[in-house]
Amino acid sequence: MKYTSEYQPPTLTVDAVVFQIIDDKLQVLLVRRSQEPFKDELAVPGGYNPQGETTQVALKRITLHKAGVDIDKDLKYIEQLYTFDTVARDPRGHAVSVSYMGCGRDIKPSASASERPAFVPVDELPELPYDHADIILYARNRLRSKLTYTNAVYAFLPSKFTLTQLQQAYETILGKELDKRNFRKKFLSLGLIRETDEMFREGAHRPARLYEFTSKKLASLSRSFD
Amino acid sequence: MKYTSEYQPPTLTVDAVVFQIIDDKLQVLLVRRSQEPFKDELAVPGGYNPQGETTQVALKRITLHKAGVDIDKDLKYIEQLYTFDTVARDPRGHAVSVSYMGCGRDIKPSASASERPAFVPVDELPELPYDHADIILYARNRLRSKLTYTNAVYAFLPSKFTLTQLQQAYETILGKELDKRNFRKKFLSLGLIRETDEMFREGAHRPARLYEFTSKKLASLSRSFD
DNA sequence: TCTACTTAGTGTATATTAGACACTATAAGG
DNA sequence: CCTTATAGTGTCTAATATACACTAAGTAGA
Repeated sequence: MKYTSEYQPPTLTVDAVVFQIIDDKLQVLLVRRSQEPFKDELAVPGGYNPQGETTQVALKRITLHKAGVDIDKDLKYIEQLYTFDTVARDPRGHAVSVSYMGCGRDIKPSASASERPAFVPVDELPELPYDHADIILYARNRLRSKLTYTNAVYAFLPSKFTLTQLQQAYETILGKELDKRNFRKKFLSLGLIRETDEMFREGAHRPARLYEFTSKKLASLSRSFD
Repeated sequence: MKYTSEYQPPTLTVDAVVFQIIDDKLQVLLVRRSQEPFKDELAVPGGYNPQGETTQVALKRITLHKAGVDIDKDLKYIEQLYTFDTVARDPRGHAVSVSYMGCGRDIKPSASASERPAFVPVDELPELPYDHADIILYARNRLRSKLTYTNAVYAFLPSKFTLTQLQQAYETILGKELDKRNFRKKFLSLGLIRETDEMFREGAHRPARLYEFTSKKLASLSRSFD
């Protein structure tokens, strides 16, 4: 295969799986497609990546334009997930999808979006076109494991938060309940967060202390094989 | 961005980081490039991925043709690593590289390869073109962490092996020495391997029992956050 | 003002896992 | 049979994980 005029690359697309927690549910950003194929169906926001544009730049352009979400402002964590490229995944022909996962909080897609964005609970997804269900599943699994060995939860929380909020974020994403005392003991021992002198008051009960992350850089906290 | 004739995708390439252990060193497959750019320099095998061919198929074609390594026969483990796409990585223009990592044992590149393949210890790499040094580093890190939470070592071992060989594979890849008793205790407790009734005899000393993996499917063995 | 309600916050005992550490067993070869 | 080389094994201690239930501190309403 030479790099000559005969060489024709496949279509390159990018797709964004954007998570946030709403109503104690992990929800994913979907758009209603404005064009064929799958016009008017819900799908993960994505689009074409042309020559000269990196996938990150294309992703920012596409999520902003189609879904009204600004990656740099709205997301607190983003990572490349996987490149999906089974020839059959697109009915129009061979299209390679470089997919990303992003996480944030209080994301409100702007009204100027071209494809009517909405957040949908990951456990209540409709049928999705292409291999978007696979991509979301892949992202969920990645997210789950990220929480277990990094401090990536920070992306889902406000800058100051209570330990209960922290625990609820874990429970929502991992999909199981955790013991309050053990969770606190362990998380505090990691040294990733520190208490502030502020309290969170809400409702007719004792107020909760607010904590903050010592760093918002992704940090590893795993115990390894050896 | 519409899907019309104006749309021009970037060049798509695939690259393969192939590891094996030789002489107790982790070594990586390199080829001497037959064409510009970087003609005659050592590089990771890679090439163009045309329309209609999945990256896996392109990878197989390219490693076989250029490096004389058959992915299906020579490698016991392969996974997609990452898609590198900084615009500046290729001097000819925007090229996206979907990179893969593969591992095997006793890989002997066939003489019919077009680009004179050779295995080079990862700690003795020459200057490499493109971002190939980054790609190899990324692959090494991924491999290291894979060993800590999966049974991926099997790719580096013969089907029957001694515990000493198993430990040496770990030591080589992790780059540190492990305690013999603790290593054996822990690995045996995972239930991933079983003893055979065969012994490995070599040299003037006590023979070693041979073990085999109970499964060669990739299995997880991590302890999680919760 | 006191009572009920709701969430915050805390400690201990047990089980499991990790890590440090040194000697005996078994073969070949001279 | 003695030397040499690698195989193979167990115990003690430290660290971590897990199970588990009560008190503290605020609000709201009687």
